[in-house]
Amino acid sequence: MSATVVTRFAPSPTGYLHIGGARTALFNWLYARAKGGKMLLRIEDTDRARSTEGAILAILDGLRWLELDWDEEPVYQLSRATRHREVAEQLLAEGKAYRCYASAEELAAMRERARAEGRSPGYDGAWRERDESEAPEGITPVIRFRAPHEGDTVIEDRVQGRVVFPNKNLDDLVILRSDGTPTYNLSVVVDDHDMGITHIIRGDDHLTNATRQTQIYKALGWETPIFAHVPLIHGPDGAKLSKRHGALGVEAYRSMGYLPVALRNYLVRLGWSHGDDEIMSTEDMVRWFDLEAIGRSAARFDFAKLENLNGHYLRATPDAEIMQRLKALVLELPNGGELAAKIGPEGWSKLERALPGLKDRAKTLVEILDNAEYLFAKR
RNA sequence: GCCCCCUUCGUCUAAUGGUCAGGACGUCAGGUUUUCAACCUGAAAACAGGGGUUCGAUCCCCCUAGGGGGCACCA
Repeated sequence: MSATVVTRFAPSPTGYLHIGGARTALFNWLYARAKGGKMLLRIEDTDRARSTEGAILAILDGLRWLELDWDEEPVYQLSRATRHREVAEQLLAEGKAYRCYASAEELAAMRERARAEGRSPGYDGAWRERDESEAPEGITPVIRFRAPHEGDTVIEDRVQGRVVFPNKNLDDLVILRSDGTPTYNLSVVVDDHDMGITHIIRGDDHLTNATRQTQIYKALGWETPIFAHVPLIHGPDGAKLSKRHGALGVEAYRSMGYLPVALRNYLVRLGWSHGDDEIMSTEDMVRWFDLEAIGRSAARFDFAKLENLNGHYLRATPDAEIMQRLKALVLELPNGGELAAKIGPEGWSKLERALPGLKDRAKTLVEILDNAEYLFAKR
């Protein structure tokens, strides 16, 4: 029996769907589709303070615009907190986790000391063996995972290859906070396991998390999924993508007049390639995509290439679809209402007639609109 | 500071223990076009540096440099 591939895209709703997240979603989607599997969606909303309803909507909206569909209902991580706590209690009962009564001040001092001694600024494991009868008054304990301190944790990553982490560099992480809520690394492991995820494809900023998660999987006696940590996207200057580069939400790209096909084609070629193929249909991508061909170095975001691709797809897209997209786009432009009024039904039909010529000249939908300005001019 | 990852034209990348190191975007020069765009043709443009291994290294190993990621009761 061949195991069905189940991937997942698991954004935290603390902002829009940014371009890196979009690529991660695309890779998960492609892999699932390529293997005839499923892609699930999980909203990691356990950070109550930063998660917003608006962000959830923006992310779902962004995925829909990119035409990346998911299977089944999205899972909201927050709703699974009880289950997460149960697993933490189970680990505690089995001696694979322990209560830690260290205060915030103690932890700060500990970090200070570790840094001074040139070690990783992690928890020193003081409560690992200490008896709870020594617990100080007035401290509600957290539950820490009893991580192995000897040997190595090895990740057999489909993109990064074999990555070895010495266990001595990994401390006993908190899995359940003093308020009884689970932390990220526990929730992720429990959810990925319960959701039957077979392949975890995500940004390589999670590579070290993969080691802690692997340790938790082992402690629980669960099979670890296959990991694939893809490099992050950088800005044109090689620095981490930030707002002044392209770390905009996908809706910003929509507003700039890019087509979803073009963005998908651009994104898939960032870090992944198939010989000399540059322009490829979604069917081609699904047919050709595979994890091993993903490169290991970060790629810089290049608007010029995106524009070129967009121009290509603009020319290849039927006029009717372009018209539809233009009409939708107008409404979300800064001066949208004004412009829509100015164009009017008459303007739209003029534009439609002029479209074949306009399409060839433009790189984006916005440019088509700009170049069509003369059609709407009041005499 | 400690741990992990990365390094081929400006950018995205391909390939190979022996190649003129290939393609795409961008750039430049022509062609076509009333103009612009599109399109066509051509050009410049890369193996980070240093040691090895080898008859021979861009490719294998080590070191250095540079870049990135991680080291929370964030995800």
